[in-house]
Amino acid sequence: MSAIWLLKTEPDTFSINDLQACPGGTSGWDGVRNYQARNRVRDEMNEGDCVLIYHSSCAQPAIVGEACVVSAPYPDPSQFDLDSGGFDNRSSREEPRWYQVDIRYLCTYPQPLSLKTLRQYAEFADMELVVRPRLSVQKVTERQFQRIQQLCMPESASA
DNA sequence: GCCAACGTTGGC
DNA sequence: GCCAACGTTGGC
Repeated sequence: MSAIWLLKTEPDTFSINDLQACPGGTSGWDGVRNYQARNRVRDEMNEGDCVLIYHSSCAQPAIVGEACVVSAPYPDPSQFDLDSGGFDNRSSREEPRWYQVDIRYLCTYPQPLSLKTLRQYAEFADMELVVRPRLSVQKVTERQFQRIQQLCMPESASA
């Protein structure tokens, strides 16, 4: 049973377009530096899981598209790299502190779902994005996922 | 750039 | 282990 995640990124730093432009549309999702988010990546993510990409800290905060997890969790290499900005001197190769997965671009939504619009739907009132907006690795329920797809890809919703 | 929410650090 | 101080996130 694959899970559904929402991953936040600042488009000025790494947008869904940047992900799409990566070789094979695939990139390591590095830079998670929060323990609760880390635990989800390290302990709960699996290859094959679905991913919603969310753009934060930008003009139009929104869910903008989909990706999928294409690796098992593994230590985030940037924690060992002094020049990466993600360096953490408390980490060691033997005891890595931060983990990542590789994700692969799937699609960009024809109609991104802005945070503003999402908040107008009562059915999203208990979504983590609304309740705990700062957590960078969020869980999405199957029901929420299907509704988001309906709203973001209206012409293909007639399944 | 402001500021509320909340995560982390570190002295005790 | 408490909690004050401080740092970060992210919408607005």
